[in-house]
Amino acid sequence: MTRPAKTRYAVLGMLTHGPMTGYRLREQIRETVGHFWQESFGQLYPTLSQLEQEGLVRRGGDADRRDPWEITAAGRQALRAWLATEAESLSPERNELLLQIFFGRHADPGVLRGHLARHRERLEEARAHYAGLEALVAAEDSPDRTYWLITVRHGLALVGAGLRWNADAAALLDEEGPV
Amino acid sequence: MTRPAKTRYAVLGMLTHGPMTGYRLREQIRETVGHFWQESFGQLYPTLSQLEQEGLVRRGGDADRRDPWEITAAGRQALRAWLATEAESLSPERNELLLQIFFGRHADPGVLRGHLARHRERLEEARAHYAGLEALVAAEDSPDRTYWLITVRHGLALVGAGLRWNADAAALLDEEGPV
DNA sequence: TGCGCCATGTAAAGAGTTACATGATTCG
DNA sequence: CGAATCATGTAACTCTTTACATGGCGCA
Repeated sequence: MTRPAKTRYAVLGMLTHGPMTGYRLREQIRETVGHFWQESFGQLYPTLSQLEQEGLVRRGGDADRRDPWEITAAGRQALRAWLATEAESLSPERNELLLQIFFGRHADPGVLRGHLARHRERLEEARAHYAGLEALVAAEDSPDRTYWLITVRHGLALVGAGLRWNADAAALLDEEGPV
Repeated sequence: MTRPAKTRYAVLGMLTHGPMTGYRLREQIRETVGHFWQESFGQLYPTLSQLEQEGLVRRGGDADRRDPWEITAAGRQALRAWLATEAESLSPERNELLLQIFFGRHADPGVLRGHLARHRERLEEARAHYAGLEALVAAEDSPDRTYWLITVRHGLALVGAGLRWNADAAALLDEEGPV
């Protein structure tokens, strides 16, 4: 009825890096794809149980509740099938800052400029972060390197665009009515 | 327990443009902020009832179920208060295409290039759309004009960055292994 | 008369988050 | 031993979408 869950593919994909516990899975997800994908424990554990029932993952050692999970052949197959499907549309995200700006005429003076300034700070932090990440990934010697690099470049591209837009927006506000 | 709903502010903001039925509200939202904000009827109608109970909106005519809604003084106050709050973080969105690329090594050959090509098409459509929108808004003679323009420029900035990234990604894939 | 649009609502279901509860292991 | 970390899981709750049900109005 709603869109199907994609959590499972993040899990299956991450397990191609090797067997892992649910806890470590969450850590890895945060460290590698955290910029565009997050999972909570409340989501992960039920998903793992479900995947086990479907035979897409299995416990490595014998049935101990604390053994790491590993992906099965069927799991790899499911991952490959998903990779071939078209990703969901790119637009739907909600952007609260834009909503505030759209109705910005009703804000008290200076409020929007404050929002823009904070937004810019966050973008600059993100840019520094991505820059470091890019260096790390570029130095990586892994068959995944190119793919990872592309995702980092996406972050850099968005942040760059965000910063240019931020400056543009501030200039437009100044034209409108200099503080 | 989860994040508070922002639907109400889209509603209150939209009602600053004048009294409207729920149906028209949905239409207006889609036409003006649809690029970064959407609402469904299943969300709108309950929200309107709740806002009425809180005294933030009221029916224009007398109690007829089909009269348009209008914003009250308290509603304007609530809108202004929200405008002064800091918007939620900019990052959290999930991006399925990036997830696919991150695990792209396990995809069949050519699959990622296909995804990128379709993604590019959609971006180009979006760019054309935004360009038209920008012309429309620029010609507008409204006190909201500058604010609206800023949101359109945001769309243009993102689309531009997306297109550059798309080309960059294709080039990286070619380096990796030309088809 | 019938079609299409305007209009309002409810029901069902899923996705996802946060908070809580619980226990093992490790290490100083 | 005590604290921090590793680890698993559940419960409650919210948001949100989709589908369904219903009816008035305009007009060709």
